[in-house]
Amino acid sequence: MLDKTYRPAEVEAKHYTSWEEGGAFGCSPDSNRRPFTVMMPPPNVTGSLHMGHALNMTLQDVLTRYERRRGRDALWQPGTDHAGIATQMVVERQLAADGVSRHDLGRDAFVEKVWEWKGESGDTITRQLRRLGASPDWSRERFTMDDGLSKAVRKVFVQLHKEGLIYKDKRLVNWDPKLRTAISDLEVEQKEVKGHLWHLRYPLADDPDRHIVVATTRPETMLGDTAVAVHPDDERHADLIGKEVLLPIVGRRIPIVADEYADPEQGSGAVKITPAHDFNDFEVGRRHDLPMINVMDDQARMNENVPSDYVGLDRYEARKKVVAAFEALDLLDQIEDYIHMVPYGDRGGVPVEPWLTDQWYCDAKTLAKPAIEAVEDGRTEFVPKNWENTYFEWMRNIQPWCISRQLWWGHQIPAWYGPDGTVFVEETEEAAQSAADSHYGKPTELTRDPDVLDTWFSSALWPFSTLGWPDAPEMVQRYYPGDVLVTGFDIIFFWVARMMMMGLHFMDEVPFHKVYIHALVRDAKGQKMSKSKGNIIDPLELIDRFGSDSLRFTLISMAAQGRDIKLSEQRVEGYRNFITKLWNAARYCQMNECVPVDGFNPNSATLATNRWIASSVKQTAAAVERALADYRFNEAASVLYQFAWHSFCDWYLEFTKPILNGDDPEATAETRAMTAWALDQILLMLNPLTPFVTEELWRSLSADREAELISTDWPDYGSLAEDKTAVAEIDWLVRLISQVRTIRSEMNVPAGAKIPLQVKEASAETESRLERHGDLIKRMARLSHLEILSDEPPRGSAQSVLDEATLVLPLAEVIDLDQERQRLQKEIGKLDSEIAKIDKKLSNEQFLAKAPDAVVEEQRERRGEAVAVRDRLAEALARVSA
RNA sequence: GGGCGCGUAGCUCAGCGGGAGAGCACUGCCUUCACACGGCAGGGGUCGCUGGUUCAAUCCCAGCCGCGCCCACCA
Repeated sequence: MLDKTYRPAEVEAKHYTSWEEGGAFGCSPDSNRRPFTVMMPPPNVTGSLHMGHALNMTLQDVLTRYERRRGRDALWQPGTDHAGIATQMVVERQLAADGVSRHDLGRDAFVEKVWEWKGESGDTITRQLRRLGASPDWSRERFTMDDGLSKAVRKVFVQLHKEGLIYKDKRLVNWDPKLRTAISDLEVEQKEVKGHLWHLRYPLADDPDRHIVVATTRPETMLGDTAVAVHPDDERHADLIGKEVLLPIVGRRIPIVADEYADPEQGSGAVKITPAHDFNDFEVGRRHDLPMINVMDDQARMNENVPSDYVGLDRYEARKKVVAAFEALDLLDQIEDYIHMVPYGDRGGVPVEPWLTDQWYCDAKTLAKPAIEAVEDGRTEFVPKNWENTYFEWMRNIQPWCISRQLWWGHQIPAWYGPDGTVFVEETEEAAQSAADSHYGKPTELTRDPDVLDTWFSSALWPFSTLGWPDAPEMVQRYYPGDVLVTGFDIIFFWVARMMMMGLHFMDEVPFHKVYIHALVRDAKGQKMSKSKGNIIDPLELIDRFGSDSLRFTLISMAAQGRDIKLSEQRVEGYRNFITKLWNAARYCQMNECVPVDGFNPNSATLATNRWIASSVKQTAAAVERALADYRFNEAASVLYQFAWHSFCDWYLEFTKPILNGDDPEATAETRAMTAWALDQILLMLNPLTPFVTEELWRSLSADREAELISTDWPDYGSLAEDKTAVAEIDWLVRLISQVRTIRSEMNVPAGAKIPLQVKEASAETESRLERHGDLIKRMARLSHLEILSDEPPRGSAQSVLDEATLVLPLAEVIDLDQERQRLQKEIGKLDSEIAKIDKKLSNEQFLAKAPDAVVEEQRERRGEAVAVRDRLAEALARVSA
């Protein structure tokens, strides 16, 4: 016998182990089943499970479990990401606690330390994924720095380099002075900062009394100015073009150039040009062949290219000093308060510095072209579709991708330099060495490029590198491309776009046919969860308290397309109650000996109630299948919730209680079998969403089942009969019972009081139904007896109306007539306004002419019903009032 | 500045051309032998505003108001 409540902690681990050890998650490359591939977005290896993962993984798990049970050979490919900067920072922080820096250790020892850390904490996230019930093929787990994946990275790098799509270039890059590495455009966040706009006067070199005013938010960069620009059409400065100013403090003569970049509307119309520290100025500098003077070092301190008393100053100290100097020279025109956007590194947390360095770049523009086309012609489709705009927008304006990072943790770039700087890009050191030897004609010592690749470079290869590419062609052949990628919108650029580029370039085919973009999980107030706000909801904690299934079902229910999820604990609690309800329904079935009957055919049922529940299963299954095909997870959850709780528990189990306790052995047997069958269908359909509780019930209810639910086929509901007559009949029954209950409740009939129900103006159909379900109605509506009335009902009756009959409850003893009058009046009022609305429609000639006949007919019918009901209620009101 | 999205019951949100829905919260009744993590019943909404298309608009279109997010930035 099942316990009174479901205790998830006790069964989750048991089933998970059994599934995993039994090989239920494994793909079957040798089978003849059609593959279904989902590539898991690899979480950071040193991370832990947050709510975003929980949602993302749950959705993938639902799809995987569903398709697996529908007969597909499912490969959900798991793994973890080395997360270059993030992981390096964690380890550096740990070292810092002991007062050690990575430079103290040296590169090799440091990387060794990171591997150690990975060994210690690397399984945290995968353990947590197991607790969530995720069912990827763990035997195929990969790590982005595995030998195989590293080999793929080197091969891709070398090939792209040979094709000219990876190259080294000296240009401005976003430099994080805290982490001392280049970062890509995507890793820069613009933040609004209150600052100042300083207006500086630059005296003309040959006419020191004349000045030109330039404005800047960053005065310290003036030490690197190499020009002042004005707009070529700006008459105010026309005579100055070609002249020079004498750069204060520095004493350098720099030209005034004409360039359309200068906006005549802004300030004085003149702008200072610092080509080595500003992206726009860099372009101006290129156009006018200006010198580029780098005035900072890798920590954003002023370098030796500035006057000696500035050397070594931090950029903000230098700023103060520059401003003070201008003030002292009386060259400070004015200072404005100014709110502007400042670029910050998303990891380092300090403003990035545009800095002139040599970096490796990937020609994203060329790679993007086929990736754009693939989405345009639908080979890859985004769900919801509007994310395609976001994708296109970015891809069409894509900039060269800076792929080198000055870090130690990651894939070291496979490039070696000869003594004269000649670069040899090869997959191995040996290959580079022999290339160098033949280049120089003698054995030559090489030094390897110290940089590592952007973490996203290896992630971009994930859809094929994890399959064993460039080896294992049969795996690639079978499981590439993937069916669907499930991910959040925040990594469309970082990851999705780059997988598209790399997949198309190297596999000649898109990496996945669908990209399902889900929402962000926020806290109950709609705020982004963050450590600093302290509003993080820990999925593990929720699993501990409510069970994995409750959390999963909550996330699925809230995963509507196009809106962020506001997660509250209350919600999880509510769905935990649903799990308990399901548990208790199963317990009830068990107590009533409703056990699955081998070979039971639901189509063979004879009782209306049984035919109805079977029909409802069919409808529910169809809705669930449709919802999942469209990635409408919330719809699937809602349909199942509704069916399991309201149709099955609230009505079906109540309807069938008298039968189970009755003395008709055939009816009892049929109902038991049907009850067990219907419960099984609920378990079968709910299983991909809530695998643990359904598995536990599946096993508990029938000990001799050979297979676990996880590997039981999804039933074919197509052959299930849908009995419209039975459905109509039970719907009628539900309405009748509800109406009587409403009257009882509103008339304050004491719960214990059994009253008679009289039915007036019953049609033959109604009489027959009353005949068949009389006992049931009496029981569920708590009636003493039930009779069909031919005379006027007695005074003091409460009345209600069913489409084809009037229900009369003679309540002379207990009824409050005033209350009844009020109730009737209100009902009549509602009906009147509905009738008026329909009348207006029906008197509209346009409507009659243009609306489909079915719609018109429907309106007529609805009016007829409303009028009939209204009349009978009015009659009742008159009698009550008399 | 460009793009995307959202404004529907007290809260969180489904629905998206022809009768306003769910969960939670709330009110009343019920400890009925599966379940009080329960049952039954109920209250509560000019579906942001203004126009337009349509016989018909919460649903389609335009504008406006309010709120988010993303991208790019003018010194």
